[in-house]
Amino acid sequence: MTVLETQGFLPHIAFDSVVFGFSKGKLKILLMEYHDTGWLALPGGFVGKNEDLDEAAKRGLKERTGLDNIYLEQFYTFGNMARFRPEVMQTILAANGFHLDSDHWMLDRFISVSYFALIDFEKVILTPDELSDSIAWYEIENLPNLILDHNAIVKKALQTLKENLERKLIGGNLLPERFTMNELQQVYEAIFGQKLRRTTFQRKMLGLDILERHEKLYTGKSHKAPYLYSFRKV
Amino acid sequence: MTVLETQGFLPHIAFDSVVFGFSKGKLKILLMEYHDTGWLALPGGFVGKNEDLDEAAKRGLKERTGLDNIYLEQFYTFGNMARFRPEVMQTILAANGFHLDSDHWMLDRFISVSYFALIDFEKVILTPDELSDSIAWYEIENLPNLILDHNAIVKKALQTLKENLERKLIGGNLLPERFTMNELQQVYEAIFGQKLRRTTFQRKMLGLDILERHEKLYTGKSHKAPYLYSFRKV
DNA sequence: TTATTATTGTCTCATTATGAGACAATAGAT
DNA sequence: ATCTATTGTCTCATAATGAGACAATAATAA
Repeated sequence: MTVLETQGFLPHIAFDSVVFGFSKGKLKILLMEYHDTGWLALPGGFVGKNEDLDEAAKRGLKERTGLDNIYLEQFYTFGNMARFRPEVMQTILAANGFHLDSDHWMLDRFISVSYFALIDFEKVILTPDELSDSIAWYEIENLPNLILDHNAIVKKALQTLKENLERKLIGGNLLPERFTMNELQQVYEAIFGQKLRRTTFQRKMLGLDILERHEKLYTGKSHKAPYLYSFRKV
Repeated sequence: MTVLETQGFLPHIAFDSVVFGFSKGKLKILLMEYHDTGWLALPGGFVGKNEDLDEAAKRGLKERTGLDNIYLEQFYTFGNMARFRPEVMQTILAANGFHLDSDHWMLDRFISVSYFALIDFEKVILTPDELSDSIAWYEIENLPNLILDHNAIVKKALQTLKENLERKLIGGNLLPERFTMNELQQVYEAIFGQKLRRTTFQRKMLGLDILERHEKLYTGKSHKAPYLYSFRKV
């Protein structure tokens, strides 16, 4: 049964997720590419008639990334009329061989409840949905054009992430369990979009008393080996 | 034409507003009391089929408070199954003489896109809606039980307000155009829920270079008269 | 083995921000 | 003229941050 045949979703309500990952010093997000059209969009979906809104977002992420227990935060609901462009969805569906009546629920107006997720880049197993050719990582600094208002959604997600980063100390969710101080600093720099002072950053992070120091990491480079750290549990 | 006869709203989508005002040193919000039931709820409404989500929230506020140009911020969308309790709305409507079929759109599941507003307490002209006996101010520190998850909505609104207060300097929206430093401090204290140091607060506010100093305010009290301030435009 | 290089962890010192209070100025009451 | 409560501005101690110095060290080159 395809999503189109299902009668089990709430009309007019969708969710979209801005999934952040960090790799090679760059902040990236996941984008789907729809069949034939080449159009890019945020991963998202619909809400089951008997499903919690948050559960729907978690389910969607699990389907695309294979991950459970993701750091996930709802940040805004987009509901302007300007985002109602039924021809966009119609084109995407037509490229998949579906030709719907114009009163079909999927061609109706939708509001998008939007979430952002922070995940460990290395752990993801990407899986496209039935309408997409691919799902892949794109650098946040150099995003292509996305369908509808998805560029604005990403912009707001990044803004929210910036504002929350220090207060909530969530940056570590983008790294593996153990990481070096330099890696953590790179995450902060990528999100804030600016260089930070090494010694000040180290002093502040250690002073927060949230990091646990482990063994050194010998990378084979000819210089002093950095310690590995993890975030203190509870 | 009552809201019940209207076919012009999106199903499943509502908005609710936490309207903050400040008076006599206390932070307060607006609550509606439904006919007969005595039940209390946040002011809210539905979204027109051709209406922007934000516009719907503004329209609702205009109807209840008479105010335009309100500081209004969307902060969260509540969409758990637990908030789907059709008997609540049915009881409210029954108390107003409406007896709807159980498949009526108003008895369906709703998600609530929630906003908070900051307004000048003195400027409001309160107007109940067609299902309510009254709309009135209630102290945030001593709220009664509200229907559904509205207590949780208020809690989240207050939390968001706290988190945004310093970064966005929005506290002045709760005061009239001109105010004393002491009044501004009381607003901050009411929102943070704790006393602040007078001299430090004054120094910080003046140091931000966002206040304009005007004439003194002579209240008739036997002590030095404070200056009036306003927020610098642009 | 020893010198070299790049990076790390920690220290110092200057600058800025904040906490806590002192104190003179002053509007009205006594 | 004196008193009281509050305001605006200072001062000084303490804490946080900016900016850099410097020794430690892991691998490489000599």
